[in-house]
Amino acid sequence: MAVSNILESLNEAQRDAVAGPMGSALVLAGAGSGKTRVLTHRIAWLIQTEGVSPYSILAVTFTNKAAAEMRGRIESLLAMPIRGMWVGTFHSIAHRLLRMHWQEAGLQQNFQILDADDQLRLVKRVMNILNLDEKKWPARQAVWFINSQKDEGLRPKNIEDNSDLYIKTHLQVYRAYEEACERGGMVDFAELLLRAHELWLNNSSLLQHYKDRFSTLLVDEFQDTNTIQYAWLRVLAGDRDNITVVGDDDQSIYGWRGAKIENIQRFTNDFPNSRTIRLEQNYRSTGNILKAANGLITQNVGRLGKQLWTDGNDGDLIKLYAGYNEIDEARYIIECVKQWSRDGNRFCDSAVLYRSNAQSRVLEEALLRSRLPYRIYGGHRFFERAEIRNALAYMRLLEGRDADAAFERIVNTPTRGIGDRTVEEIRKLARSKNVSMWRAASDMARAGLPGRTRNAVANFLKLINLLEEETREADLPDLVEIVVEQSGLKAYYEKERGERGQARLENLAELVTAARTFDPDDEFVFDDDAFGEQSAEQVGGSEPVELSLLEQFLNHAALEAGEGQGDPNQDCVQLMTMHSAKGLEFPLVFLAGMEEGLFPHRMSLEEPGRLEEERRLCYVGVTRAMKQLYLTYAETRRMHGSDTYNRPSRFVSEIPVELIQEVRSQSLTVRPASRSIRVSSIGKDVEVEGTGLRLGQNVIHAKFGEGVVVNYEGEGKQARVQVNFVNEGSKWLMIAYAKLESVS
DNA sequence: AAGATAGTCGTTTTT
DNA sequence: CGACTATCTT
Repeated sequence: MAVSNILESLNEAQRDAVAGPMGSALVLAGAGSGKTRVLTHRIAWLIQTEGVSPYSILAVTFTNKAAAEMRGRIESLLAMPIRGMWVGTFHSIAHRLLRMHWQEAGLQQNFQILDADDQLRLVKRVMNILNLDEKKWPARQAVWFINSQKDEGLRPKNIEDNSDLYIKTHLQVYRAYEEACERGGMVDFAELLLRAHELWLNNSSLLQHYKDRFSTLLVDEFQDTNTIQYAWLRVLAGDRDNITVVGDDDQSIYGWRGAKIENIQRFTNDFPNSRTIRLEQNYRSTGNILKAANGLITQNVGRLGKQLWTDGNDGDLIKLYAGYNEIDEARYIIECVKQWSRDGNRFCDSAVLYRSNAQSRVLEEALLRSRLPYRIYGGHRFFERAEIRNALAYMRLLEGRDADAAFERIVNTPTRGIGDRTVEEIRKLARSKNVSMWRAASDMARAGLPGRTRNAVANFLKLINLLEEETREADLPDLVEIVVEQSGLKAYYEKERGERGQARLENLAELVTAARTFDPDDEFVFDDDAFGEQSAEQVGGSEPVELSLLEQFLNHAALEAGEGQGDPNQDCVQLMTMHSAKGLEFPLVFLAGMEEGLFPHRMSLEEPGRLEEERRLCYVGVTRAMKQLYLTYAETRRMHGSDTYNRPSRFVSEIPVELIQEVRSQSLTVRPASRSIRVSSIGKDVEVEGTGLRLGQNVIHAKFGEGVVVNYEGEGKQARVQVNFVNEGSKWLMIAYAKLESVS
């Protein structure tokens, strides 16, 4: 392909980013401004024009999908496969480094990756051993603590326990958990990154090798990097000053997972010679949608500052619909989708986005009733489903009997008479003799158990051995099939009545297909050549590791949750959270549940920083829309079993009012007289029924002092108001008890 | 040990 | 309301 073709069809800013000189660059790419385009074209440009060897390029993304897409697009740009380039997620790259240099990293040769679920289980077990009351110390919180520390690059020894009980306790768990991981050769997601970072810090020759090799670094979605990811990049980049990062501070929505927008600022400090390029021309949305997005996001302070624009049409106004309740809201959305379809459009070009997964149910029921095809993204992805994880656990045990996590998972799944008591016994014996549970169980099957359970345990051991026997000659898909059949999982789920069991069986069948289509060569999108491997090994001196196909498949399952399962090509309405919609676009978009308390979520109201993140999330949602955008909310919403009355989201009123058109239902449905709220009145003068309080009312509380009523929910005795106190921040108070005094 | 019933609690989740 | 756990019953 000719040089000019790489730059053709790019605008000036994009061209500047793509064809700029070597050296570091920060590309601030607004939504829909051609971020991925710039990244892929830049790489193609470097290879073709600057003579950069693909072998010296490292490109990092956050999702496997993005990595695969990037490679594909570069290859089609250059019209040839590119060998030697590393393209992958932070996690998969770290994983690969650790596999290659397991010794230097201080890992066991066949270390296993713990996914979120494995990790939680392990932490629970550890906390149990530490005799911590599960009520007082929820395991989820401990997991969160551990991961946050790791995201910050902190080991237990780096953390001061400053006699705070919360930290002290969690630190204790962290230590014990780390020890358990060490013993069992297990590595969680955060650990992959942390280890990879330490690997380089503790190994200057190894680091030097990779610094020599990867002279050109590129990072996608840079605003989502956390501390350890940035530190890792920073070390690799060294002072060579040739790293290009692409991101959008306005789309940073993973702060709660440790992502640091500040990394953008830090980047410009650490690489003072870097160029900053802004991509502000949007090719996705209509003018009105962009104006709405801009209006919204300018409410945030401390932005790096971008204004999206388009040379296209203004398009339609943004529609705002007030549903009587969430069912009416869903009904209205479906009506619009039907009309959309009647107008000759495809279902898959429409998407309903919401803040939290719980909202999908009502929508799903409504879609089901009206027989519209739909697909819900999110919730549990393929490899995270219980039935899949069970099947995988059998395979893991076939691969190595010492996999305790797998052993525990399936020793009594399906139920075979080995209860909690027995498992506890096995665990105790294993710990005291410092052997795996498999070994302990083998010993106990010989002696030391009541007849019935001894039989059960012996049968389980026999089953696994038999499975190995029968799968020895089988290829991967056959192996999976045999496991699913003979383990009893199939029969077990056949007995489960209802659609659920049916779905599980289908998933297990799908697992066989996944095994059939699994290609280990796709596994690392890195596509290295032999020379690269060899020289890397020479530096470190690790033994080359040959993983069996099954092991590779199991790693694949841990690292790739199964994004592309199902048929994405089917023509159906797309349902997902706004988080999972990031990076996607749809001609027709609904943002459902635009209500205070839901969106912005009430948990995010207390801190201004978190509220801003909610606003960015809304910005992401709005900018998904290409042609038409609907905002909907429900005046009454049944949540957790009781009715709530939320006022429309502040985000609605932050969109310039002239861009919004209030719509009514197209069909005449009987609905109770609604206290319809005009756009102009949103946020003002809404009375909290039967209390004499208004939203916006100033109040005084005996203990918390002065404040403003900002929200309410429930009714009668249950009614609660949210008050933003001048000194105490925001609190929810029961009206019945709070004794609020109104002031004017 | 397994199945049934009674509490509990309630964001987002790239890997 | 409904998913997930803890506790009770057979």
